[in-house]
Amino acid sequence: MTSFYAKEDRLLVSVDCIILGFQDKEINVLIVKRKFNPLKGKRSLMGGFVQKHESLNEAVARVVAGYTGVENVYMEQVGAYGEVNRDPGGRVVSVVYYALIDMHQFDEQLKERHNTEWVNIKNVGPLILDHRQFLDDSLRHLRRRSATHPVGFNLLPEQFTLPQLQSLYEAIYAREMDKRNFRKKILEMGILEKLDKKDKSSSKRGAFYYKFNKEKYDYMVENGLDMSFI
Amino acid sequence: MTSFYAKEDRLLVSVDCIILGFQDKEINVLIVKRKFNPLKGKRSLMGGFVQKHESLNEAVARVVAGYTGVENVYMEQVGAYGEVNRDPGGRVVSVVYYALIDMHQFDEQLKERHNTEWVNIKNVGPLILDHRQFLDDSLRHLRRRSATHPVGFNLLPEQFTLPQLQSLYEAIYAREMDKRNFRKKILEMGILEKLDKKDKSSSKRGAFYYKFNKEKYDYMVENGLDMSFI
DNA sequence: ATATAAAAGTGTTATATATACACTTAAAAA
DNA sequence: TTTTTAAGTGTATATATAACACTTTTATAT
Repeated sequence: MTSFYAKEDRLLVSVDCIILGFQDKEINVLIVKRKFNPLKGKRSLMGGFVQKHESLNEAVARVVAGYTGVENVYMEQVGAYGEVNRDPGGRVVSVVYYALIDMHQFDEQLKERHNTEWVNIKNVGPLILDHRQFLDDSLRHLRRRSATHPVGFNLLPEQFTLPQLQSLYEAIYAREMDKRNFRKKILEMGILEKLDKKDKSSSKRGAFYYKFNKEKYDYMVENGLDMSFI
Repeated sequence: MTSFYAKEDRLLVSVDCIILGFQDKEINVLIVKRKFNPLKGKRSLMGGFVQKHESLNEAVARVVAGYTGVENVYMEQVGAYGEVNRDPGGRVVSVVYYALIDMHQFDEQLKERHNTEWVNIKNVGPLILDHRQFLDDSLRHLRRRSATHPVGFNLLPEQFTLPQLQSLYEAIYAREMDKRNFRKKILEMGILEKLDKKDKSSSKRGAFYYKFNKEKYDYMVENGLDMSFI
């Protein structure tokens, strides 16, 4: 069964995960201080080697769950990076993914166990190897993706307000947006469901909660998507 | 040096290449009848295993040059595919690329040697494994990419006419375009250089040759790109 | 020489989309 | 009851995209 390609080289394959969360109008990335050599103690993205019996997606899910406690995470593949000497520890082909999580679901206990911290993406210090490249490419990918797909919702709790949603998009695109135009556009798409409840944590008046209507979105996609977020 | 990750699983890593060419208003993909088992004789994309001493890009360049004779090919990575049982021959993670070549530079002799043929992308029959998926994903990627970057030029000879260029974009997007709007937009961008020569092969009147001005394009990119092709 | 055929080339108008912009409302706190 | 603060709302303008038909060139046929 595995004998056909017996003579070919075999390589280490890793998945590196850019785990992103949104809080206080800022997008944060989870950074870990590496616990093994080479580069032990240095700041790194979450990674792991792909095992024989698991797919790339399964490897990512395993890594993300291990560091955050979040299962069934939303992930996107950014690309494969395969320079010969990209990792001094060996010939490793890395497949990069970003994962979007609702930070409320993050298991805080895992923070100390794994020596991780959330860092504002505007303020990430140096990272090992080509991890800075991975991060930059991921954010670029996220921006492109967010323009046509409702991926941002994965960074929010199930119920959220329009001001929250707007500040999320402002964080993704790193620019301020006009409130009226934003609301007009996002509501016209018809994929948000207004709830009767208000969030009063950020203003006296309170802002109505909304939730994302995935059925409507899927319906639109099936019948010839042409959605443009922001 | 390679001892740090000694205990980790090692996998086969392949590159699969969607080699695309443009001729007679149609986009064609190079298909090969596989010369080895498993699935010997079946229709396949061009692929090869990544060797220890070569990067992913180098592997692609090797494979593409081997099948087409074209060096320094334009390539884009589409993604990594890593389902456990995607290849019955073994656990293979495949990294997919598409390559755009000027079909005039294709070495016809290699066609017989490798048992390859050019097939209109509208008319590709069944392919082995997940290669059909690779092709579909590549074409989707090409369409997205073409909308903002002048990648199409890699499918044309150095000198080409506007009718040729238009039929290329029509083939990429699989829809007809308005001649006047097309010419207006593409010329307004200022990255084409008109030559004094005409191509008389497709009309009595003849169409002026143009060439792509990479310097102008690079200049625009550096000073804040915002290019929208078609 | 003249007519014919066939693709190349050319501008303007209408429509749709994106952007700019300022006041009113709700409700808690003083 | 006044004040404060963020939430919520509509219109006008500018820009981009889409629709549309005739003239020109020149090889070939008559």
